[in-house]
Amino acid sequence: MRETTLRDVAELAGVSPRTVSNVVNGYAKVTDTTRAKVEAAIAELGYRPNVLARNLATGRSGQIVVVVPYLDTPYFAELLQGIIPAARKLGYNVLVDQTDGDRQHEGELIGPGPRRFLYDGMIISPLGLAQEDLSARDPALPLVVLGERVSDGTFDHVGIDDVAAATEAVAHLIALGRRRIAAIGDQPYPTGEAAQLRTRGFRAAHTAAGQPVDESLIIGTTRFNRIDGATAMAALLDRPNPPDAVFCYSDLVASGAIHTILGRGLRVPEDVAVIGYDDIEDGRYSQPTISTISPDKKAIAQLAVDRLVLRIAATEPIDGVELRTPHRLIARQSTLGTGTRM
Amino acid sequence: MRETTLRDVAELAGVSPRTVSNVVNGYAKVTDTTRAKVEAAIAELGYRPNVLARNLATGRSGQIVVVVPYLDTPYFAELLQGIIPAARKLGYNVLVDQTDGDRQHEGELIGPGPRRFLYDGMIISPLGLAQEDLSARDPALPLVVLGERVSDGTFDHVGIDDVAAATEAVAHLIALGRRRIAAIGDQPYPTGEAAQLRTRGFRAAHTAAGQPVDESLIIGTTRFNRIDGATAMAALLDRPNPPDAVFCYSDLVASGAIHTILGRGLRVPEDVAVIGYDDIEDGRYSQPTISTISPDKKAIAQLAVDRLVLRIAATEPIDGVELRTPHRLIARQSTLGTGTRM
DNA sequence: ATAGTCCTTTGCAGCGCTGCAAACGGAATT
DNA sequence: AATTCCGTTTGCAGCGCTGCAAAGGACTAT
Repeated sequence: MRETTLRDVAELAGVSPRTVSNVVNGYAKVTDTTRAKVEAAIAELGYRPNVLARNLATGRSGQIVVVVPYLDTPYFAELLQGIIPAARKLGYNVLVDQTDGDRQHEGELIGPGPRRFLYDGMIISPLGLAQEDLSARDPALPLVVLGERVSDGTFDHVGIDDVAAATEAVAHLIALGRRRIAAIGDQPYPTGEAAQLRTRGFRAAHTAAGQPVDESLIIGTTRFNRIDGATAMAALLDRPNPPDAVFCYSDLVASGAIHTILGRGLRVPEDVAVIGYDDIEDGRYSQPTISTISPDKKAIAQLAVDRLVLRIAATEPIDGVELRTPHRLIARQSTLGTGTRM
Repeated sequence: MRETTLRDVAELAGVSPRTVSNVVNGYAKVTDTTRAKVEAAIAELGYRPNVLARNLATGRSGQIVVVVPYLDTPYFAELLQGIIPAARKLGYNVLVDQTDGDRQHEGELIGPGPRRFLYDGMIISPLGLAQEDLSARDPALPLVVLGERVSDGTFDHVGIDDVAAATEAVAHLIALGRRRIAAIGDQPYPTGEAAQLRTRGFRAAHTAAGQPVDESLIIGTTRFNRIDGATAMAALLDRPNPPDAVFCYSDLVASGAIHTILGRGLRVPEDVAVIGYDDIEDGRYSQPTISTISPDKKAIAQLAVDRLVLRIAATEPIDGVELRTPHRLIARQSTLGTGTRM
């Protein structure tokens, strides 16, 4: 049995296919009587528009793609959780892609290619991609970039003020009286811009407090996973003069660091205070709960989608803008200690 | 500037559009010389096939949709991480949908509707959906169901043997000498089949060990999140005769339960041993690390995709099958204690 | 040299919808 | 009663590709 088409409905309703299309899309002016007739026919035949045909006719897919490095990273999962409904509400479906942070893979996605027809726009959280890759992309692709990557003027960028946030986090540690503060997660190379901004905040907080920065306490990691935090922390604790606080560039890193600290029989925060970044759900339930910088993920998701849809709808190029979303410091047990001891 | 089409390439190469199509798709027999000419033309013009047009012509979208209740639940995120590359490898793109476990939302997705044209098949992990909803779905939709939901013969089901796995988990607690064992996560209503299977395993393990089952220790929760575990555990500990072990129906529940236990100044596993389910990454880094039932997620993902693609390609109905994937018990600190004390 | 065979290439039609602009019909105006 | 006007409805063409079956060409066999 063939799927019913616009033409079938038109025939039954005694109008032209074009009118049925108008009714289906809510287009133009259609008299109530005509609309009623058409709707009755649609209901009777159980008609549903063929999106594939519509896509071809309009040249748009009604889909956007969200590209993240890792899907099982809670931060991205939580972000996606916000993006999908926001897009759906505006009539877009969401394709999801993960790149494993691979530069080539990311490059293929933003470049030209057959898949390009499948989405009208892209929200990407690049990891391996350098600035020039972004600029060399398919210029017709509406693009919104998440995370720290300054716009070159042809796409939008949505994110929190990383320097300010990092500064707050470290200032919090200093305010608690910590003096040997380590940073875990620096990435002193071109694609590590996000990390570098946090490092800048780390320095700024020291400067603001009149404290010297011990450069040897800035530890680089290639990723922001638990294992990275665990490993880096182990190295720090092996030193003759270990830190009394750590600023971790993600909550996962913080989680890994805490794991190592506790595993050595030391206490958090008494021996080493730990603060993370991202405010993932884990941090609210781990033992101890993790102090963190909490970006407003819902706001990021909504803003990114709104902005992307705006770009898609635009008939001529829009200048790229930097969009800042709010964040706040949330102090929990990993810096304050348990409530009972406070 | 117009996008180059098959026709443009054909013209430049001096062949028919159909031949270009054959080259692009690797169809039929094409002589090496022809192929070379066409490929040269493709390269020169930077041609990329228009997937939208292909979709309309073939009536297939080349997309599958994966429907999960929650994306920020680590288990689903990890699963998706396996599904996407597996599908990609077979030439399918993955749409992602989350339903918040809402029955109506899930029902809309598997029913008829315009979006239906957007995917050739669906992998769904239903939560709110009852058996009859699944049976009442669009019969033309190739479907693979994850989690515990016995197939009605028109779709496939992929998952581990929940009863056996739950039995193992509880047997592990019993083997450690625990006698007052609680279960957190039962859902004694139609849509709670997965939970009920675990409860069945809980009972089976007691029976096998010749232990009585204290029904009052089986605690129901509406979801499998941390907060559910935390709340249920608090209620258990408030009792005059609290349990000395808990079998939690997810690692998140276990995490929440541990949070509560430690928050009361009790020890895990000395005072209360805890075992979870799912083997999410958190459990390997939390303090203490969480003993758990580890399903082979990669196997589930691969099997689900393979099976779905098979269904999509099939010209006539395939009988639904039950596909069991492996699982194993992983004992960690939450039942064994820290290595030093062992 | 001619017919037969087989493999490559082609032409046609159409997937189901929408953009565009013209046609239509009824109401308002003169 | 004839004309103008305006909002609704329509017809046409085509988005770019593929399925199908037939045409074409090269080669083999007789």
